[in-house]
This record gives sequence, C-alpha cells and structure tokens, in this order.
Amino acid sequence: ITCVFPDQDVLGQAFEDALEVLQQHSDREMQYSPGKKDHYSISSTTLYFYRKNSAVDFYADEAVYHTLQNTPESQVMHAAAGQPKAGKGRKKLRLFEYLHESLYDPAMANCIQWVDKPNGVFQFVSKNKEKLAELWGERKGNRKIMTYQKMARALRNYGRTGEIIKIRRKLTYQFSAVVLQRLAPSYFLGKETVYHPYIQSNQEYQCADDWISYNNYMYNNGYALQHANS
DNA sequence: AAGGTAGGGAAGCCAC
DNA sequence: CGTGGCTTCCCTACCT
Repeated sequence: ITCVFPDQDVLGQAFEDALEVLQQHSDREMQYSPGKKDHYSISSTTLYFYRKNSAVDFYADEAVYHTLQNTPESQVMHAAAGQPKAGKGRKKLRLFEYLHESLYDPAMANCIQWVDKPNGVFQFVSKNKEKLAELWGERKGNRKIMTYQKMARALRNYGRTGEIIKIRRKLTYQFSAVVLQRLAPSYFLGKETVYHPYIQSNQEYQCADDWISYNNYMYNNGYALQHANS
C-alpha cells in the first residue's frame, strides 16, 4: 500500500492523524516502512506499508488521500509486491471512492472541489468536469469514453441508496455521513470532536467563501437548506 | 433560441 | 445463472 500525501501544507493534520492510526495497526496487520521517511520533506509525501496478513481488509489505501497514479511505477511495484492489483481480495473501485480520492488530489483540484468538507459537500468544476469523467472511465477500463452526463447518471442512482445526494446547486453533490465515515476512517478515529456527522446550522462552519455564497443562494431562492424534496 | 444541467426509464455489460 | 454496480442511450424538462 502506498499512501501519497501530495500537499502537506493542506493535509498536514490529516497526514499526522493517518500516520498515527496506521502506526497503531503496524504490529498486527501492517508493517510500516520508516526507511522511506525522508520522502516527507519532498513535495510528495509518501508512506509505504505492506500487509502482513492479506486476510485483513484494512481499507486505508483507498480511504486515505492516496494518489497512486502520481506515484512512479517503481514505487508502486515496490509497495504492491506480493499483492495482486486486481486479485480476488481486491474490491472493485466504486465511483464515490474515486470521487473522494480525487477530492484529495491537488492535481484534480481544477475538476472537483469541496464546498463544505466536514459535511461532504462537493462540486464539479464546469470547465473540467469532462476530464475527471474521462479519467474515471479509463480507470474502469470502459469500452467507450466516459462523459459527465453518463457519470452523473450513475450519481443519480446513488440518490436512491442515499450514498450521495444531489444538492440544489449547480454541479454540487453531498456524500452521506455513512459513506463519508467509511471513506476516511483515520480522519475520525480518536478524533470524534472534529467531525459532526449530521447537517447542522450553518453558523458553525465557514469553510469557504463558496459556502457562504451557497447559503446566500439558498436563502435568496427560498430553498430549504437540505432535502428540499423527499 | 441554444446550450448547459438535471432526472429517470430501459437495456446492456461484466466481474463476481 | 443471478445480482450489483454501473454504462450507454435516449427523451424530457428546466434554467440561464
């Protein structure tokens, strides 16, 4: 497992949290490789782990801000040695996992962004959303090229299960609290005070200018804050 | 008016 | 063979 933290300035605390949690698992399930620690000072911050027991489904690789595609092949091979990339034990990547991963990838920041990170609200960038969709299609190995329209169709299916719901704003969606917690366990482990799992009054957050203008938008249009129709 | 965004039925694909 | 999770196609509606 290779965990890449591309921007330590942004993810500094998250990185420390993840490191702590992963190290807690070191003895039993995971072997932490401290020899690579000098990578920390480089722009790309990388943690290397390998699984002691392949039966243990430790989900940190998908969950914690990794961007495998930015990792040099040699490093990937090194980290993934002895563990087939698409073997039996490996679950197929889900769309919401890919989106979550992209949200933590600075290289994707021109395609997808958080609007309200603690509540899992995110938004596609109109100009570059097709690029994100294309990459998703490539990742899945689809026959035809993936488009935003088709990807959004899949997103609409999430609405039925509630994994991701549509926010009444252009290109904006929200992960459910359950999905959010499943996707970033290290963000919450031992950090209960940080996360508020339910939608709450907005004065508690002022995440971004965007969030404020979002509230203004909702207010001016007379929309309820959440779940306008259900 | 036209293009962008959104919703959803229906059938197809494919790994498991 | 059945099912889950999309993927592909297509039609409609609304908004700017």
